[in-house]
Amino acid sequence: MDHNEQRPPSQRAPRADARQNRIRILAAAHARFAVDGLAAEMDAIAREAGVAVGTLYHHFGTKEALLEAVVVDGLEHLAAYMQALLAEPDPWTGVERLLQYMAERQMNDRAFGELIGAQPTLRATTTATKRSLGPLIQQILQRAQASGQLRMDVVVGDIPLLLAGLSERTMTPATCQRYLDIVLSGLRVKQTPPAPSGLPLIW
Amino acid sequence: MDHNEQRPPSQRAPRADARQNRIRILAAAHARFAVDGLAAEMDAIAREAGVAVGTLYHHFGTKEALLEAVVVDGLEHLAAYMQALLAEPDPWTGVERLLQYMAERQMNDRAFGELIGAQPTLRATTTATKRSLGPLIQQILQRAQASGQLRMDVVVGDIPLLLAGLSERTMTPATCQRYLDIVLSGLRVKQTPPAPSGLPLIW
DNA sequence: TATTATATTGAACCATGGTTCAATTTGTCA
DNA sequence: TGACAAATTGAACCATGGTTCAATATAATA
Repeated sequence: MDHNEQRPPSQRAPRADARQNRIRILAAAHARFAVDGLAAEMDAIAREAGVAVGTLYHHFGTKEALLEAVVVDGLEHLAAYMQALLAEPDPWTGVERLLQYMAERQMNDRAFGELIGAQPTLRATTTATKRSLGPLIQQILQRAQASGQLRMDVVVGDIPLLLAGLSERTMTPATCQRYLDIVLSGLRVKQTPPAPSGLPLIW
Repeated sequence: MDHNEQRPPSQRAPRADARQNRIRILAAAHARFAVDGLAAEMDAIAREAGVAVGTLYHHFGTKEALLEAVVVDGLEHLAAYMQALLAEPDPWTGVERLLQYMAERQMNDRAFGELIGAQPTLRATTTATKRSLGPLIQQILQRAQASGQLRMDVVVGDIPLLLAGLSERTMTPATCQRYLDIVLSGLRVKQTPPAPSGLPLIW
């Protein structure tokens, strides 16, 4: 509060051990959140990272912040995958793959599943995720709608809802498959307009 | 442990105030569980019932037992409604109404929604519910399958999963309707076999 | 190597919420 | 109306789990 403590936005390079620990913590947190969901305990994460709890709080100020760091960390992969889906020749395939991917992700990462469902909890994290992924999902959906394959009334927010059933439970691959099958079938526009072959489909 | 404490299965009639309180508690518990879900606090229930916490534990030994009492309490209505659905002329209507009813119930009663989803938690309550409702749901489904309207691969356990998205969130009636629409559409068998009119449909 | 800012430690703190139980009140019945 | 079992009370107990912080250790730099 005295001297000339004008911190130029970037301080000093973090210490080597600190950098290592940060990585270890993120890995451990990811693992524990995946298995235990949002209920994962800070002590457990610390133990798995080979570090004391205090260190978690030194790096990330709070449990929620740690969670957010983990989530944001994995966000790029997700975004990249969705970007790729936009390049799919068949728009409907994009929708299929999108749901399949989210489903798989939910099965492997409990916290992920719990996050995309809940609305008001953990404002920050949820917001960050939705901000980042929402527009991409929207494009995927719109493309499939424009091609007449996806119900016109579906909106981005429907996707997490429809996938909620896959969270927090153990289910056989068969059950999971059937679930996706049903939802996808429900999302798809029913009768492809009886198009007597020979005429252009849309106009 | 001494004297002749052979309790003939029925003891003595419960006291009048106790009977009143039991009712008040059940009502309060129902209300709080509906609003706060399984996280409803015993103190809050007691307060709402105009009673001390200890009384809750006198009547029901534990929070889980209280929850179960509340659930079992409402089970008859549910069972009765489902029974009625079996009398529906059109089997598919039975499925529609079943989902609609469960959905509505989930929207109005948070604990209900949380219960039908979770698998290993609260073994007793969950078991009781499923024991009682499972067979009925199964009949409704089988009837619709026999009539060729419902996907043949659907099993009882799929229904809670498919409805999970409606739990723990606030959603507009429109969204809820769309959700049900999608799921029901996904459950329904696609093309009614193109049956050139004049021939019997099934054989 | 001496110095110091940066990191780490983990026991202790605290809030939450289910549960207990000795003291007290109250319904019931002779 | 006594007398006693049944019922109620609510403060205290306890476990859980996130968070703090003074003491300590360590990497970086001169």
